[in-house]
Amino acid sequence: MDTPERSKIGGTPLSKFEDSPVFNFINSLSPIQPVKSVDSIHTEQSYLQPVSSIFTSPHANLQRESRFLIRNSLSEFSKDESSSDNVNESNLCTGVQNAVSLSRCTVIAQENCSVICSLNEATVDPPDECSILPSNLPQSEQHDSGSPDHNTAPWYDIKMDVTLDIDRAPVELVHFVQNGLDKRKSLLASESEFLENYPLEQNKDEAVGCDWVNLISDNADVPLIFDSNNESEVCRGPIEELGDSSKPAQDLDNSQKTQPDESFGPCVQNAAQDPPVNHSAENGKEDETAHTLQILSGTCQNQVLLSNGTSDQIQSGHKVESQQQRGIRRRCLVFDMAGISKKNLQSNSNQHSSSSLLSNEKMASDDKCSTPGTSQAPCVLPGIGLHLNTLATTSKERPVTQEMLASGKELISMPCPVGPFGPTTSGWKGKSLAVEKDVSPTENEVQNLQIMHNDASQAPALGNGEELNQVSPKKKRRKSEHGGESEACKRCNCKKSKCLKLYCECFAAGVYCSEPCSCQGCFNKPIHEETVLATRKQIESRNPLAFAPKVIRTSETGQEMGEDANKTPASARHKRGCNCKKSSCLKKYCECYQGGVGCSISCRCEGCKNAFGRKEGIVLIGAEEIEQGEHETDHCEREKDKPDDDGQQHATVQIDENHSSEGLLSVTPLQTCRPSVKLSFCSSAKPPRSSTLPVGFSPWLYTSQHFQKSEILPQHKLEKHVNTALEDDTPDVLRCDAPPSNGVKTTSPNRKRVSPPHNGIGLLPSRKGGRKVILKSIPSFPSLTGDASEDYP
DNA sequence: GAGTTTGAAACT
DNA sequence: CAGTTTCAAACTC
Repeated sequence: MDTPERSKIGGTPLSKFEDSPVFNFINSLSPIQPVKSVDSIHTEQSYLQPVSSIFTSPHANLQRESRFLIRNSLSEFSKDESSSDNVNESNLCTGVQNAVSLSRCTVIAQENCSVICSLNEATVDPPDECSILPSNLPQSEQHDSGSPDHNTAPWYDIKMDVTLDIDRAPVELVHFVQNGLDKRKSLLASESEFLENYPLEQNKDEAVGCDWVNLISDNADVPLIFDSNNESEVCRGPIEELGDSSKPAQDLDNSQKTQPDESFGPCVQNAAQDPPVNHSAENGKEDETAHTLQILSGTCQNQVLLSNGTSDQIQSGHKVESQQQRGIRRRCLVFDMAGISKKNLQSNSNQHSSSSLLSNEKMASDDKCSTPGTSQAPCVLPGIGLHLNTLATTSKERPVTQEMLASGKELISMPCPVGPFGPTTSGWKGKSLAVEKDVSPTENEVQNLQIMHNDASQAPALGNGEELNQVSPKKKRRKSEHGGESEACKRCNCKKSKCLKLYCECFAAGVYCSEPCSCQGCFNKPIHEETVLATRKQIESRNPLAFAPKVIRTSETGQEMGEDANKTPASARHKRGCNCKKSSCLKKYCECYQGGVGCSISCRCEGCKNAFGRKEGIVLIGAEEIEQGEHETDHCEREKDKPDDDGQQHATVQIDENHSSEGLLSVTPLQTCRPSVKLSFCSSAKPPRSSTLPVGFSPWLYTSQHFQKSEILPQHKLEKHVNTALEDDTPDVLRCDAPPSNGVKTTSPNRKRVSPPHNGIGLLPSRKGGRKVILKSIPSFPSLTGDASEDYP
């Protein structure tokens, strides 16, 4: 924090470098602050460190993760376009890979740097070549006038314009950027030379370079380009101020200092609850900057989406959202991911190479960004967990959002509420990283993961959405009391559990308790991260699925998500099933009902009247149904156990299903995601297909151990066990991925229920033979297996 | 807002 | 694995 420290890099006084002709030359060339800015950035780390505490909060992590995802998605593009730039930059920082080792803070700083880079690009004389961009860019520059204040408002305007042209102009934009990059390259080259002379500084630069690389990669994408413009503007504010003001180095540093905070802006907000980070310093600027940062982050996400092809809608909406979100985002950074994932899903379903590219890009970026853990794991993982919680909570909002989902506004709404924890702790990170490695195997897998995240996040919401709406007004009141956010966010009222047990909704959702919570003696806070993690591990050791989303959805593919998502909801079901005796599964006491899913075979409920569907199924004759026969068999058994009103149920079930499909289930997209992921892993052996996905994933789940250990599969197994009869296919898939050896615990929490006599085993083959006969009763919900079966001819 | 009901989670 | 207790949400008044 102290200026003196900043002034020196690696013990060498900055002044030395500043005095160097190279430095001057660079400064003269680049409108933006050159090396110095780098130093400042570097120094930012020190500033950031205090902020790092923010990251400890899962929320913050999530955001960051989302960013990384974006990066990843963009990265490939960046490779092509920015690669050249990267080379130069790489020269500056040869240790980019090492950058991974950088603290989270550094990562953030890098992001900031990246912004700067983009600015440089933008600021560079736009090539005349780009007819389209120039119009847009110049505007942005005008806005750039520099004050952070300008950043926000003007920025929107610019962005909007840009977005309009996006579809047409991407290529041109790219050229433009490239041109800018070329100039920049020359600068960099000079810098690199200089650096050679000044090794110490070079180190610093390395860090910066890493950022640059990331930035470049991000910016590289066409969508990024737009963003880059925006970003540039956003960033410019501070930067230009620095440059224009020609403030002393310290001032510059200070101004940049704010940047880190800004970059964290969202995080900070998220963290706001938790930890008072050291933001106090420059609140005014931070607010603005935070704004811009969020916007940037949002833009990045948008960019990803754009890449998918939904650019227009998403961007416009997203931009607006970004600002709106500012206040809102506290926890659920993941939502953005989810939103993205949805789009990815759509793109996947609809498409085309683009999606693949994205996935590839993401993967590549991940690979590139050895930075790692940071980048990828978080990206992928985070979304999942959070969503679960958020889903449930956010579901209310969903009705509104569904359209939004398509448009991309979802993203906005999503982020608001529940915030999740990201893998906050280093431990989590490590895990996440490990996961990355495991996951990395295939790009597709990655996509799937992301999708899952998205789906998961969404799914819960959907499932709950209607229910939530249905929820007693009191709840709404309570939530409303807390504020708009609160509705989406989970909040607990724990008194004895210290919020370290699954009793606590927040904890169960993998989210830290926040302001809205009225818990007592809460340990579920970033401050007690270690405790939380330890407790989590304990619980997971007992029940690996404890933090898994309770509602599992069979996702056939991303398609459901995108188009049919609304219709397919039926596929969702509760992981373990309920055990209701008095509520008739018509109240939120029932987890199935609460999750917006119908009861399934796994349920032990008595007098089930679940409006979303009952165990009993309808007679289905379709091929799918035949496949479902497997489920049915279970159902039949189930029915035997619980004879409800079959006839009525049929009608009700169908209606309900439609219902769910439209309203609730549509939410469940999340569920689909998960399975896809798992499948993806297995995919090598088998083509991806629908599988059972937990609707709401707690951020923790994915982020944490499951991925790392590749335990994910185990979960499936567990789920399988739970759902035993129902999910034949998924088990197979799971099997592929997770050999029994992995078998985390066969003792799933469900075990009680699961053990089922129903099928006893879920022997697929045998069943299939008998399917046709059994068809009578079909679970109201499309069994997970059914979906899977579809995939398998 | 307090009290009751409910069912999951945790414990034995 | 079953039964019991604990817990906090959901619900009612």
